[in-house]
Order: sequence, then C-alpha cells, then structure tokens
Amino acid sequence: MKNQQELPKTYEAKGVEATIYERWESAGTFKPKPAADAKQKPFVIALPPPNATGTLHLGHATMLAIQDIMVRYHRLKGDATLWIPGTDHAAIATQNVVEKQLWKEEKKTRHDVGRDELLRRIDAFVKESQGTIRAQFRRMGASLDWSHERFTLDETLNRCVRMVFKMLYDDKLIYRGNRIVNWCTRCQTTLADDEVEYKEEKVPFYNFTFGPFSIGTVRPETKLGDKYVVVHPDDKRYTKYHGFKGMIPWINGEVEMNVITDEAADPEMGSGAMTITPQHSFVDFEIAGRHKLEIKENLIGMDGKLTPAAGEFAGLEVREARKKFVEMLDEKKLIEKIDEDYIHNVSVCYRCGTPVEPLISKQWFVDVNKKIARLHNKSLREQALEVVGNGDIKILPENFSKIYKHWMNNLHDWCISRQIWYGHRIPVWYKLANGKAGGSEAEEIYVGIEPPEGNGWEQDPDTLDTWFSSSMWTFSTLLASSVKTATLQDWMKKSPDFKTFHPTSVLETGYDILFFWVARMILMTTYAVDQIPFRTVYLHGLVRDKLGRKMSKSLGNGIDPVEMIEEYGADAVRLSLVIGTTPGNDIRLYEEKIATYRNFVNKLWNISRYILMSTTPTEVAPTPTTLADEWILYRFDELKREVEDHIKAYRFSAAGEALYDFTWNKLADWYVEFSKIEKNKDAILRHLLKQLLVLWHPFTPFVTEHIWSLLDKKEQLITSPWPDTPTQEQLDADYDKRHQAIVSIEEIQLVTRMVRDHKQKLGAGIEYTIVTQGWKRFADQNQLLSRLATIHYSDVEPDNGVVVNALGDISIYAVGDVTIDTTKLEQERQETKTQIERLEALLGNKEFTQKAPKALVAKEEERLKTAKERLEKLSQH
RNA sequence: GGGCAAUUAGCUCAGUUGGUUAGAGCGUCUCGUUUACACCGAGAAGGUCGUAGGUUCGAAUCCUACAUUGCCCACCA
Repeated sequence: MKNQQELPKTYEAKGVEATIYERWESAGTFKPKPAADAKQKPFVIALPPPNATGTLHLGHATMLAIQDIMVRYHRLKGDATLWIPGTDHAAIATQNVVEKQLWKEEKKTRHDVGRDELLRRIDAFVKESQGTIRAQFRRMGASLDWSHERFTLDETLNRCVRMVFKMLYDDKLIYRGNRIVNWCTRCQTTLADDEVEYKEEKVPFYNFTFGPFSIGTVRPETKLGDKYVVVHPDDKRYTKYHGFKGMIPWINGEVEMNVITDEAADPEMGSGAMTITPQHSFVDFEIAGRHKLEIKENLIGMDGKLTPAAGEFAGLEVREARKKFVEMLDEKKLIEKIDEDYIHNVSVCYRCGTPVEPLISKQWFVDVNKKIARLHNKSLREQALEVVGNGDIKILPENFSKIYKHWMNNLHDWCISRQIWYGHRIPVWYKLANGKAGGSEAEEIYVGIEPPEGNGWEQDPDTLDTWFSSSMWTFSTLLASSVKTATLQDWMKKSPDFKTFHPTSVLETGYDILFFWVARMILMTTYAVDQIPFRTVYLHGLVRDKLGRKMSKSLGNGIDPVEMIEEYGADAVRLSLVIGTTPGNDIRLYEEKIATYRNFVNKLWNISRYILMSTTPTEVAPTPTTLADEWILYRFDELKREVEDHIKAYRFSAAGEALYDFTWNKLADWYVEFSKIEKNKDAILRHLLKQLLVLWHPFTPFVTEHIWSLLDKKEQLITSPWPDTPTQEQLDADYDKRHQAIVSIEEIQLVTRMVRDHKQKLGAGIEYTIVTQGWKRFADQNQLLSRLATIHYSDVEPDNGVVVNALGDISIYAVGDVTIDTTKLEQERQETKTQIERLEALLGNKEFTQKAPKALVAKEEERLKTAKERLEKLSQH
C-alpha cells in the first residue's frame, strides 16, 4: 500500500450524511446558477408540497429520490437548476388533525374555542410539522433550494389565489349557486366529486308500491316528498302513463303523483320506473333540472339529521328515520318486498370515511364548460384537453394521458367552497341591503383582492378547496413577494423568477393525485398565466409492502423511511426506491431490498478505498497501455452514453442498473483485479473513479460526495462538471479500433470462468494449458490469463492433456494424471450440436437471410463458425 | 357496467422500436481465511415469459379471445 491513509472497512453513512448536507447547503450549491450554455433552458421542478400535517413517508421518499436524480443530473450538466420546496396547508386534513387533538385533550369542539383560537392552534401545529418535514427531507439528501421555500398559505400565495379568484369571477367562470353537493356530516363541509370514495356495504333493498308502480330504493327516507315518477320514453309497459297526474296513497295519506319521461330511467333496472329526489341525488338533480321541476327543501340537514321539512321525522338520524319510515309504509301495506342481502356502494368522505350526504347547498363553483375570450373561445376543460392532446404537455407513462383525457371529458363544475375555517378565505364580501341578516336576494356582493371600503361588509365565512391554491403552485411560488400589483399580468412581469423559470420542466408525483392536483394545475395555469405549468408529467407508483398490500398502521406493515435511513443510509434507501421500478407501476419495498443497496454502497466505498490506498494522485492523463485498459475505457465510455440516454428518457431504473453492473461486474470484479497484476494504473483508476462518482452522484449523493472529498478537495462533487459523453458514432468508431482488445479481455473472462469451474470439480493440483489457433494471443493477455486462472499458454497440444472445454479457437486442457467426468463434456457437445443445427436451419432459410438485418445475419454466421470450431475441439477426445 | 394496467426463475422485479442461448437482486446448493470489501469472492441449479389461437423468416414483445389479479371512472332508482 502506497498510502498511509486509514479508512474504515465499511462505509458508515450515519456519521457523514448530516455533515455533507450541511456543507452543500452552506455553500449555496442548491441555488440556481446561470447556465454554462446560455441557450440551454433552465431545469425547474416545483416539489409537490407535502401536507403540513405529516412526517416523511415512503411516498415522499420516492418523489424526493426521483426528483433529486433529475435535479442533480441537470446541475452537474451545468444547467440553471431550481427545485422549489414547500408545504401545503391541506385544509380539511390539517383542521381534522387539530380538531381531533382538541377533542382528545380538552373535550372541546372547534365551536367551543372559536374561529380565531382554532386558527391560532392550527398555525402553531403547522409550524412544528413544517420543521419536521424540512429536517426529514434534508435527510433524504434532497437538494432543494430552501431559500425559495413556500407555503400555500403564505401572504404572497394568498394574494395570488385572491387574484385568480377575481379573474375567474370577472370572466364569469366562478359563480355561486344552489346546487347539489357532496356533504360530509362529520367534517361539516362540501367535498369535490373526486374527494368522495365508494365503499361496498350490504344494505336492505326496499321495493314499495307507488301508485301503479313498483319502486326500489336503499334510501326510503328520502322518498318522503317524492311526487315524480320517471320512466324511459321508449318503455312500452308505461306508455299509457305518460303525462299522468293524479292522487295516490302514500305514507301520510294521498299525494299527487306525476309521471315524466327521461332517458335516465333504465328499463332494464328493476321495474324500470323510479321516483326522484332532486335534493339528495345527483342523477335526480340533473333530471329535475332538465324538466325544470321545482326543488323542495332538503330533507336531510347538514348535521345528518332530518330537517323540519321532514315533518314528523325531523330531528331523527337518517337510520332511525329509515326504520320508522319503513314501519309506517308496512302498516299501510305499501312494502312489496325487502332484499336483505343487497350490495350497495356507499359514498364516503375520503378524509374521514363518514357517509357523504348529497344535498342542496349554496356554494361557489368553477364553470369548466363556459367558453371565454381569454382562452381563445375555449372552455377551461377544452384548453386543458388541448395542451395534452397536442403534446405541449407530455405525460409519462403515456397511457395516463388516456386516463387524463377521459377524466377531463367527464369533468363537472368544480365546487370550491368549503365550510371549514382553515384555508384561503373566499375573497367575497356581502352587504345586506336592509342591514339585516336573512334574505339573500337583497344582498350586495363585492369580489376583490383587498377588502372593500366602507362599513357593513361581511366576508364570506367559507374557505377555498385546498386544491384551488395548489393548482397555482408552479407559478405562485415564482412570484416576487415584495411586489404588489393590481393584476396578475403585472405581477408576473415584475417577477424575475417567474420570467426565468416558468413554465417548469417536469412535474413528478404519484399517479394517485393526477386528478386532484395535476389536472387542476393544467386547468388553472393555462387560464391564469396563459402558459402550460410544466412540459412533462412523470408519474411514479405507490409504495407497497412485499405482498403488494398498501402500507398501513392497522396492518403494521409500514416502513418508516427515517428508520431505514438510520440503519442503511439515505443512499441505499434512494436506490431501493428507484432501481427495479418503472413509472406508473407500484413499488414493492422491503427491508432486504434496502440492505442489498446498502451492500452496493459499501462495495463502491471499498473500490474507492482500494484505489485511494493503492494509488497516488497523478497529473498523468489516463492513457491505455494494455488490453485491459483499452477494454475498461471503452466500456466506461459506453456506460456514460447509456446513463445519459436513460436519464434523458426518464428511465432512471435502467440508468441505475447500468451503473450498478459496470461498477460491480466490470470495474470491481475484473479491472481492479487486472490492476493488481498489471500495476501502474494509478492514472486510469483515479480517472475512472472520479468520473464514476459523478455519474453515481444523482443516485447516491452522500457516499459519492464523501469519497470525492477524500480524493479531491478543491470543489464539491455536487457542482462538478458531468464528464463528456461520447456520441454513438464515436463509440462505434472506437469499438472498431479497440475491437481486438475488447474481445480478448472478454475472452479472458470466459476462459477464466471455465477453468475455475473445472478446478472446482476436479480439485486442486491440476494444471491447465490453453492451446490457441488462429490469431496470435497478446502477451499481456497470456499473462493475465495465467495469473487469473493459473493456466499455461501453449502453441501445441500437451502430451498427457485432456480437453475439458473449448471456446472458439481456444482449447482448454487439463494436464497430468486426470480422470475427468466426461458427462459434462458430452453435455457440452450435445448443446453445441443443437446450436449448430439451429443456426444451419436459420441460415438456410432464404427468407431470413433476405429480410433480416445484415448485421444480424453476419452475427449468426460468425456464431455458426465458432460453434463448429468448438464442436471439433470437443470431439477430439 | 365502462376503462386501464399487470401476469416472466422459489420471492421481488427489469426487458427501449419484434432479432444472439430471456436478464438482475434476494433466496437455494457447492467451494473459498489470496492484505479493497464476509455488507466479500468463485461457481452451480432454477423459466415451454398466464391459457388458446393468429400475424411474421422470426413473438415475452404485435393482434384476437379467455382466465386471474390490481387499480381508476361511473353508479344501480
């Protein structure tokens, strides 16, 4: 060993990661630098802001790993690179957490403490969570520009939200109306369509008599005031009732019944006739709208109990009311039958699982179908479809653009008002004309960025859907906070960051929020900014356990990334989330997998340790002098090309695998071993190591930076230049030049393997000789072979030798008093024969030789030749 | 009900536009104290690529049907 340097035998991630991160951050390396190439577009990613409630989970770890690869790659390439961190206030989720805590600790509800006090408590909680998140994201090694951190409730972002709200309002894309909405009786708020989930449940299905019709339902209690029966216009059974109007017996005596026709009634379903309850069913609401029917008051209230409009049922819980209602119907002999085993999809709140009540409520909506001038006479929906349809925005994997389009095609108006306290307050003020609460017809409305002047204005108590503000994330985070303008256009003009960095390059996130978030960003950004928010959408899968199950607390199968980082190091965790995965497909993670990559990181460490300890720094250029040198330098050039191609094509797994294979199977297993025989490889070894560290750096930033610091202290690795990558043409030319060296070295590897195999079977003490014909062996090739496989080289067949294997024009002899098991040899002979037959058949096929690519035909011919030679050798003994 | 994906070694997964004998990691078996590494090294075994057809000189890859699994959307009055 040339160096006295003492390096630990295993890489201890725990001891170095924090220091390294601190060094990157304090040197300002995460901040964007002007591009080396002025023509090159900056590379920008807005980090999907994690909820301000949580702690780091594997979903976060995945997005950080993938995005950091892209960001570090572009930084090394010399691009102006910006990765914007931040957190999302996650309105309902956050308020829920604090409300739960309040109840648990003090047995108080939000109404007990009041709006201001609740918000104060939420703020305190959020501040703490943000601190946790920041610390944990740093532990993953994420090279986020923390000086650019944003929060969806920052004043700057809040102002942006108010501005966009006003723009939409002025364009008449935001309206307020009495419409049917999803209502969570627990969260006490509306939910957007995609915030509702469905759960299968076994419930009784009732069939009752409604005049001449048989009506089925799982929710009889809503049928209290029904008076319309809907049948399909073409349903012959009911043609005679079309337009019928008359009195029929119902729960409390006679009621008026009207028969109307609508295509929504499915003749195949049940009796083909249904009654409608527009207050509590989306479909019924639409039917009522088409027929301009009067819509009565809600029967179910926001508290989940029946309202005074339900008369004697008022105040009852839904389930109690149902029971009573059915009993009363039964007494009147109006129940036909009850199916107790009916499987029904119950809609529930995605946050708390409580059944959702559809009911009528006065809410704010975004109109997605109205065509407006700003969008060149298109609607929000059409615009959002177009930018994906025409390729301005590319979605990866591609099949998700189909899903996106389908969703967009079926998009309904977006209910954006929420009856919770935490979030962006709706920038609308009301003044009652008569100065008294009550009649809404008499009120004046003011919509603005700032509160209106004068007295008597009261702000809308509601807040905005959390996705409303996150839909602006790519541009709201780039607006200058110091600037106050009246319009968004002006603001953008006066925001240098916005002008430099928008649109962003890539939006990387899990496919589960494609609709919640990605689609809405496209919707809102194309409208408000008249730019796409990002050019490429990369969707990763969900992290699951080894059996493909979701990780959950109740199953106890969760993996805490922070614990894994503690034990295996951040680099290993990152690799385990990237290698062996493909975009859009779920990722199965388990501890052994992380351990595998920890082992790899240690391998990289030990290769470096060996090079550091056995070579000295040198200024000599890495010039190949032996076959092995030529081989490794060619394969390394090839690796650079592969890695770059893969990263550019977002195939991060393939890039990582190529690096892994080169590092372990080529550099460590062969070249480092060659270097022990051939010596004097300091320049090449150090050159390979340095460049390899750069290539690995996006994947495993900590260990590479650490090794780098032991190697070269001038500049940090994170801001070093990416090595020049040869073009495919250069590689091809190089291959032609180095062809013999490459073939020879790879031949050595094969022969070595064969001899080792036989040595194991025949035992020690056997001598091996190889006899070659055809081209002359190179001196260093012979030397390498004899050292690696303890083998002699000869031009002539040894007297008492037995052929144990053959490769092309090489024969391998075991020499001496050898009794060998010929089964293996016979097996090889058979295999070679089969191969020859196959190849002869293939090459005898004119269609193949004519239609297949010439290179392939030539290759097959070469293989046939080799196989024949081999068979000849094998048959000699 | 509509749509999308998946099905490859015992397990977890790769497999770019159809083209060598289908790859990797883990696990299994055999051997190994060569001073970079036992978080290691050398080797081996293990797959008719879900099933059945089709297109093609050639299919894990393209087409059709079916089966199984998962997800998304719609939602049954």
